[in-house]
Amino acid sequence: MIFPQFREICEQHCPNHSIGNADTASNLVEFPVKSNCSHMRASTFFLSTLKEAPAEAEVVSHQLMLRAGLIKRLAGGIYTWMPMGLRVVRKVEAIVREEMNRAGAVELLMPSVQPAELWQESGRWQKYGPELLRIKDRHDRAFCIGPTHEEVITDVARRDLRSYRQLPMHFYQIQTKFRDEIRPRFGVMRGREFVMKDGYSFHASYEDLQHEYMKMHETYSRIFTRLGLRFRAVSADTGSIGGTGSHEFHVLAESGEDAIAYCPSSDYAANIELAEAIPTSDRPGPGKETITERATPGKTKCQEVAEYLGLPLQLLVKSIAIVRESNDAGTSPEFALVLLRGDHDLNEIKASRVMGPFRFASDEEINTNMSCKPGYIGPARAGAIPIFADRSVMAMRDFACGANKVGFHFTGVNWGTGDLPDISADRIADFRNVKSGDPSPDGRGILEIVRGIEVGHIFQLRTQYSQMMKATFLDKNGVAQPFEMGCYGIGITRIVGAAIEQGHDDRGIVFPAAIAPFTIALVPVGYHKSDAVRSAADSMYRELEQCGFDVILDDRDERPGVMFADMELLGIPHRITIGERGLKQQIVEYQSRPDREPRHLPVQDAVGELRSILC
RNA sequence: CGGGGUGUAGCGCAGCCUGGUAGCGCGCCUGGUUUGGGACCAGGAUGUCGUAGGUUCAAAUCCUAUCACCCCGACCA
Repeated sequence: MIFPQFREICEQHCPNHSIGNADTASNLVEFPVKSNCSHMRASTFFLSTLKEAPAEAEVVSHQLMLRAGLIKRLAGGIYTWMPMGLRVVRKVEAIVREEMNRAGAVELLMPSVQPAELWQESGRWQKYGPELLRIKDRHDRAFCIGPTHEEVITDVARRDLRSYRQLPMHFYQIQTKFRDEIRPRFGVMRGREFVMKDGYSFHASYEDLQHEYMKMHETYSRIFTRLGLRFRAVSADTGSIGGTGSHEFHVLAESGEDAIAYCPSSDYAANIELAEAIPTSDRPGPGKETITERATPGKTKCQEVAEYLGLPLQLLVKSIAIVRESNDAGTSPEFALVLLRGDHDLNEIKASRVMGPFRFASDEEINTNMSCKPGYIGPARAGAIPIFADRSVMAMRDFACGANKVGFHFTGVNWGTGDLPDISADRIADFRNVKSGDPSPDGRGILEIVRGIEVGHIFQLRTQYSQMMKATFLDKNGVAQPFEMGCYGIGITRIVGAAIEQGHDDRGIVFPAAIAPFTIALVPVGYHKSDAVRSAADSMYRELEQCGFDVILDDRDERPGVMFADMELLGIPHRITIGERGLKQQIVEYQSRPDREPRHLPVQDAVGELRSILC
């Protein structure tokens, strides 16, 4: 039986469908009702644009995504991908999937709810903090919502990979993860729920793992290149694993949460947290000045003190009061000072590597231990307080620091004096972030700092999980060996935000063509008034579709300004405007997204011209 | 966690200080006029003022609690 109304609906909405094959009931399944039509008319798709950005959005990508109706917030850090936004996500996924498959990885899909037992086995049930969302089922059994899938995939491997003959094997999935972030922000870039591609490879040897790692480095570079993003692969070596252990892929953007140190004259690039600050000079000769107490009323920041005393910032020492946490060995919390040069910043990761876990001391603790307020504390005449110092501080002489007396600083302070005895070598280390102008750790130039958004991370896990979870295979000699493992992640949904952060102007989003929700916007002016415009628009639409372009026909009964503004806000890279005025001269207008000046194309060549522009 | 801020129509906001029962812009609906860069005119719909309690003749407004969201967290800017 045929439903005639379907045909009517379809004819109404789909100017280019063929109705011939719908004449028999057997073809009903294939009947091209609206949901089966790939083509898109704005009047029947879903657009929801806003002139003003909701107040919750802080960064430009978040504001634009909300304004363009790509996402809607459901709860903190949790968003619905609206139809237009989903199209972008799907395009990112498609490229990632294609390249992963090309590289020989095999897709699977793991559950997002995972039993606690697996996490207890790997030890992460305890180690993972409150970021891990733990839940219980009706039988009071513990589960978590997976923030990552090492445990599950290792379980898969231990069950199904038994022989070296099955190796190497690389599984990946594109799946929704949940991490209960302390402070979700920036919309989709730091959400709690997000879509990620995560892959895990299993190898019989470390050499083989390294091959796969290199291949993934290349694959990721291909992916981000295809996505049309300006990116940089940076070393994120943790040191504990060594070698080429870990790389992050960052999309370069001003608003990025991470700072990247790179050397323009070599290929060195590293997350600032890991880039070593090379000491520039040795221990200085003896100081020329003697310690002097100077009044610095109300001046608590290095910058203020330096200006007030008329000293360069590099001659100040900042003292950061910290408390070393008690550890498993049973040591009690210890109050200490960490010294940095006035123009340097503390690197918490480097610091905790030297002195273990620590936190910043409260004002109270500072008062208890030093009888002083923050802003005026310092290492000189500080009694028995343990002192740690960045290497660059040890190269200073005749410097200034807090006098441990509210409203006063010392000048002319020197190491190795009665006022400030030398400290032992194990308390001198690299404690600071590198800054622009520092020498590159590879000795081949000067570092510069750029900001980036981490969108990919590749990591050599080695046998960490396979050993913990007893995941082994039999080698050639029939001996059980733990798998060498690698893991490789790409933040699918974060990429959408990052791409917008990198591509936007005062009119809205400027999507890279590869991930724009549509490639071409067809904007007819007077579609509902002029037969000439409508038939020209419909036939061009049909032709463009047949060429395989992702085209949206804006057939809404709106004023041209509204349609132009919406298509620009959405970041559609190419636009064809068809109007009665142009048709009289047999022309249409073509304009690409960032440009402001249209080009005239003859109506009959327009599609051909577009093909040569786009292909 | 600690500190600060904000919750009023779908979105952006005013009203709160000095209690008297809710308003503006955008959007939405109807009719008309418009139609190449977010139109105009006329009419219209929409709120348990985040929630719960309290004070009061009377609470968006004052008090208490609570929830949600946003921002900040070092001798960082």
